[in-house]
Amino acid sequence: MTDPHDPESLTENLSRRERQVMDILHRRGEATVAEIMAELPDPPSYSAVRSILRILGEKGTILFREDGPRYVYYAAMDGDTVRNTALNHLVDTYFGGSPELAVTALLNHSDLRLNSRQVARLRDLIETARRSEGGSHD
Amino acid sequence: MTDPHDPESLTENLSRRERQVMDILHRRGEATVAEIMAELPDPPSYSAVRSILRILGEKGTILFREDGPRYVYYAAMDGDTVRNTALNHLVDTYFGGSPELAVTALLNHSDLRLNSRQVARLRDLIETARRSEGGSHD
DNA sequence: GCATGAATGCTGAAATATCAGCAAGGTTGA
DNA sequence: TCAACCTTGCTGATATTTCAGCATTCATGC
Repeated sequence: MTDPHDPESLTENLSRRERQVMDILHRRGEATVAEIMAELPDPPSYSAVRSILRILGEKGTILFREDGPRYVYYAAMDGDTVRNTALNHLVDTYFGGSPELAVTALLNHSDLRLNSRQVARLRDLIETARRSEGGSHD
Repeated sequence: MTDPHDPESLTENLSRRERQVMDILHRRGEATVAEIMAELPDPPSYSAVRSILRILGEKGTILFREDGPRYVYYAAMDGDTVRNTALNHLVDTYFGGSPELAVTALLNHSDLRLNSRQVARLRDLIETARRSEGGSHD
């Protein structure tokens, strides 16, 4: 058994359907059974979706609140942790552990449309990063 | 059945172990059965690993070449496509479809240590992006 | 109140993934 | 040549995932 407290192994130990459901919840923030079912590829029955949600609940991966007569499900992990975990995994797996390469790929991405404000913001971020981190010198 | 030609659905329709194996292959570029087994969490038997590799081969997800007496496995999809698919999925799922937010998160990442050359490179990339894309104006 | 519709709780079956054992072939080094 | 070792090919058992049906509960509207 891998460490049950490691967020990485927590997201790594999901079945295919479970991961698909988690992706939907991360994308939407929260969702009802019907909404999840509608977004699932090759949608299974209502009961099947609920079965997966029950298992995810038992694993502690999701929580739910009541909204009138129905449940609204959402990821148990907070957004920042989720995003950092996902970023770490992506950088490690596809970019040899180099965040710089990942940033470069994102900036080269054809879908990327930066407006002037965003460019300015990125410039600030880079400056801040260079100063505060006191980065290594080439 | 989802579209078997969509790289997204191709990587989405993997079981847990299959995904773990693919992550290893993406990280290492290529690997033998023994190497994969060594990196797998809660390593199963040699035979189990080969069974998963056989299924991945049948799905067309991986290929192999012969290296003397053994096989060396690698992802069938080319690196650029793999990385772009992973980036798209990450941005869509965790950053509301905004590459800018993903870049920001990467730049804020505590592990990020930019040296002056990398900062300069990012500046160039941003300038290029602004000019060539003629981005939207705020 | 009462009917209707939609949701849940529960159960068990079908499909798939996961895994290990064993025979066979090829490589290596003495 | 021969033995030791590592590999693959194949097969079937076990575990987990995936799924649907049914009874029950609850909100809603007439």
